[in-house]
Amino acid sequence: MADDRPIRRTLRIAEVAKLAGVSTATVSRALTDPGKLRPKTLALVEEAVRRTGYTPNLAARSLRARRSMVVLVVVPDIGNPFFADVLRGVEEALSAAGYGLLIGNLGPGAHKPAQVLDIVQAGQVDGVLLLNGNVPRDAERSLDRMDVPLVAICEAIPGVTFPQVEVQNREAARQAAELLIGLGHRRVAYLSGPAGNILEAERFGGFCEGLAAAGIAGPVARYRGDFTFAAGGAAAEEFLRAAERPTAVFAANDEMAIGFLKTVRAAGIAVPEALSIVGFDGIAFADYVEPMLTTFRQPRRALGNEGARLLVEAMGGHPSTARVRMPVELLVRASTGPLLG
Amino acid sequence: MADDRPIRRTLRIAEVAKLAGVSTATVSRALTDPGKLRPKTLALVEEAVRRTGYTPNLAARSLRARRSMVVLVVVPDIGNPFFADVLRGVEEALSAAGYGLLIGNLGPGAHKPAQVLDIVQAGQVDGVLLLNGNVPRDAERSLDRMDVPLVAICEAIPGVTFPQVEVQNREAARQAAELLIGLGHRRVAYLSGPAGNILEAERFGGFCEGLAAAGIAGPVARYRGDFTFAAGGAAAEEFLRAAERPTAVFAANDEMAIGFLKTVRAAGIAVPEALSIVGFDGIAFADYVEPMLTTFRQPRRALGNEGARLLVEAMGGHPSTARVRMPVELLVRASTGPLLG
DNA sequence: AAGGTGCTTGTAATCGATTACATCGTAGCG
DNA sequence: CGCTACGATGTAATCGATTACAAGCACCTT
Repeated sequence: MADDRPIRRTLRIAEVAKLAGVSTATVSRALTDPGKLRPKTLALVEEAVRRTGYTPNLAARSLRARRSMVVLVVVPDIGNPFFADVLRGVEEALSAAGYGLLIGNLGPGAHKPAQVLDIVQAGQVDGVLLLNGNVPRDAERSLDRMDVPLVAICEAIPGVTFPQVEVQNREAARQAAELLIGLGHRRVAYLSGPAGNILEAERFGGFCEGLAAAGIAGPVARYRGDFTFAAGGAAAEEFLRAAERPTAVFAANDEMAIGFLKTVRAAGIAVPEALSIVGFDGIAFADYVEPMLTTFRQPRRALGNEGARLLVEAMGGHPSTARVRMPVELLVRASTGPLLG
Repeated sequence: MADDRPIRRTLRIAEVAKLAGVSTATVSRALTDPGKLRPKTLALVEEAVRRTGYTPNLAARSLRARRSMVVLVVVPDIGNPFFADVLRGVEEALSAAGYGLLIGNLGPGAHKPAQVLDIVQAGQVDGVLLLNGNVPRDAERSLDRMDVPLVAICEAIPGVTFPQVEVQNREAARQAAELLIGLGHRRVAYLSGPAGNILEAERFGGFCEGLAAAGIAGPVARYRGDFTFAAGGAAAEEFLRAAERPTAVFAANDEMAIGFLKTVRAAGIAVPEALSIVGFDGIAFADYVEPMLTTFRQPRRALGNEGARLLVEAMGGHPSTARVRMPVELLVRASTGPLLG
């Protein structure tokens, strides 16, 4: 077996120093703080670096400088297009600031959060960005106590001190209720996200408030879901079985709204004539279902950007406890209409 | 200004060693190769680790062991749901093998590839996974020459020696042609991806082959696209303006097919009665447009998994030059139908 | 009983950059 | 002119783990 893999010829700083005729300290300074050097010396080093193609070993740098220029992005599911978009914003802001991003996918496994904590504790990352925490509450608390800068995006976690960036879930959900009521609906249903999810709670709460303001006790049905297409379909089955069906549904996210929409239409329900549907998130596909989905557009990329920006500031020694609440935009489209009959 | 941030009390291996009454070497071995220790000693160390909550400093470990347990995943666009799904598979396989993933988003900027190369050269990662390379050809060549293990997913790059995982693009595209021909179509159009993209070339080539086999010279129109919804819409505009319209369209991916579908339907074209549409990828949303899109399902997650698996093997010292070609599955649905008239 | 073998464990060198501290030179000041 | 102060650069300690090598030990063979 040919085991003669080429030995990695790692170029060390010492060789660059020798070529430039200076000390390693000078090379290091040229790379991390050029202002400290006389222009002439700097030029010497730069020329040597250019000629050798030298790149500093990041592990060594992290070890000594105690910073890795990497942030851990904890995401419940990379495959989800919503988070994918947020990630885009995060990546943009972080890479502009010179940080790399290490992905920590939580997935379904229960052991994962511990892994994530380990990475943090191992001093491998300079900061952590939580995207909508499936992170168990006590883990969040530990993170908060750990001294690594932390920012949460898309979730308002009570009782912690790190900055959070979220959207106006409650206000938007109330607005959804108002929209439906304005169209004459009174028998409305709610299609919820996973129990315990804070966004879900906010949206449900806001929706109920909106209904209450119009003298409606609450939704006539609350379907249990988990933010997936399939959950939307399952909820629709339940809807179809009901003796007296609601005339409108507000779903806690677009995927479920779309799953619901497809199933009820397949069963011959006319949308919006017989049933109005409102989603949440404003994912790209909401524009391509038929009828086009009425929904709330979240500034996904901006959320990611803003969160990353706050984190970069915090890592730079300017921590804040800001709770940024970004606006969402109601997009009234063809899946909602006046109550007929 | 309160600058009394808590000093990170990093627990060193020496302290664990002292607590356990052994040497640092023993602690290290307990953590990286427990089989080397006597069960009794191992237990001693484990107890000390447990009590202190010690986690090794990864920077130090990388520096000395010359491996970071991190792989760089180069992706053209994290926001794209197709890649998001592939990433899910990648993440799964990598984290199972104990590797973390560092995201290198290429995005539109031209300077990015160099950044990516730097990361690799800095010895920060143990391997590189290329998802459908926007990576310029010469950069790919450099990567190939660098001695870090490399695997490409979703793209067949000619002239390089690293393993590649792709799907049977050519065969599938030929099958698309056969499907349409079998339904009686002869005036067919092709909606293409970005010029220079290898998948695109494969799909176009296969499609033409399929047509040629039935004695058809080629598509009557070739719309230029870039894999986005918007490109599909633009192509549809062009389609609508044509004097003699094609009766079927094969799009190089689902997003474009869906964009196309929406625009033509809005213009009153009946699908599939007046126009058949075939997509490629089998993204989740293809199931939720109306009519449901006929498309080829790519095993996205499996692609990611397989690529990651090959990479892990290569990093473990078992390089291969495999070119895995995974099958795609034709899903015939409601967006295609027999030619009428 | 002496020597060999193999398994555990310890000692200390090492990975490659950063940076505290020392040194040197020069300009500025009285 | 001599002294100080400061800016530029060099020397070497340091970050915290891994691991080559050595040493210790128990057991087995002849």
